[in-house]
Amino acid sequence: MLARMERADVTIPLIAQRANVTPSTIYRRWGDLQELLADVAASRLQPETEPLKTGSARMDLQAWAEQYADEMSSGAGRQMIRDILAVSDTANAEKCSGYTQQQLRVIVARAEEQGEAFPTLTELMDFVISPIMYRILFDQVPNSDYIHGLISRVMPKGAPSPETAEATVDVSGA
Amino acid sequence: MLARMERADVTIPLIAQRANVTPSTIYRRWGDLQELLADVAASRLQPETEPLKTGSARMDLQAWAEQYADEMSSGAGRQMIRDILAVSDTANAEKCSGYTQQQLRVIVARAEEQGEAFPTLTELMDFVISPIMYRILFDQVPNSDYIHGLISRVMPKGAPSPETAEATVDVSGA
DNA sequence: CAGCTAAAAGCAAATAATTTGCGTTAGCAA
DNA sequence: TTGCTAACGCAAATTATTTGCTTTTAGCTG
Repeated sequence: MLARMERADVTIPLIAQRANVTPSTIYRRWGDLQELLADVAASRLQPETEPLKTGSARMDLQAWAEQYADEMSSGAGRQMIRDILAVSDTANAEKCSGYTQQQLRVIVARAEEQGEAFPTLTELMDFVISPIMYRILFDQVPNSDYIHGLISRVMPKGAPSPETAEATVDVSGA
Repeated sequence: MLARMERADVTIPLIAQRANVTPSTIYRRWGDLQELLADVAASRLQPETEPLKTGSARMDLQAWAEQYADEMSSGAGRQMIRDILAVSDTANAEKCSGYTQQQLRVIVARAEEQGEAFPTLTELMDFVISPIMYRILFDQVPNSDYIHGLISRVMPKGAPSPETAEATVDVSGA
């Protein structure tokens, strides 16, 4: 697998050999290594499953965002993002953002179905996804507490927090 | 100037020629073109002046953020960001984020001096800079209204908005 | 200042990647 | 079947990259 190789050692002639084609075939289709890697990365970032259902939309969001941050801040994840951003064609970057929105829309829809107060898709992109991605790209990788803080802050006032709900259960259970 | 060339036409042998050195000198210092371009981009992103003083810290922020977004979303700006993110070494990306924080700290300090209620540096990075950068990288470029909205949202409750201040002036002037 | 040393640069040959022209093939429509 | 087109293979030409060795340079030391 190409994935386990050092990135500097991946070359078009090498890829051509593994694919049993001539290098010129690849050069003609993609132009250069970066465009090929960008396409590969974008296809690998396509989500295969819907966000897990945990109980409340808020908890779905918390779990999903943590997994998102983990995947994106791993060595392989960061590399894929860089590959996508490295080329001047923005199609793959937009595709990548589209995948994220698609996932979040599912969670937003669940909240709506259940009448749960919830942020809009735009708010989630701006105040949860964007800070996570910025930190991954320019700063230190975000941890679980940080993500929790982002979500707390973007939740509409008066929306029940997981802690509140838990406390309620505790009281009724006692 | 290399800046006016098509990016695909910039090569190390070419740069070497303009610099009157041998290509091997550049290869030995930087390894490859991407690392060189990343270093160049980072040095060009270093701000030369402090944020403009307009009257209130909030207006300083608004003006500065708009200029930041303009510069970063221009063709040259996006290219520099991509160059910085393309290499696996994160030093330049962190430097770039550091420049931004340094500029914002100046504005935050002004607010504090004047007792103006103001967001923290972290809040500005998370809820103003990050969304702007995410949109530049993955989405459509942010416009002035969008930035204004981000700033309105991050301002502490009760902080006077520019509109309020203006209205006050109008009333007293009438 | 002369001489020493280490780091950086030049030079050129060897290797590797990229581009390109041309011939071949595969799929498809008339 | 024939003709068309798009994609591919092949190989030569070009260009970029790596490397060993030599030369220069800058900073010191005696």
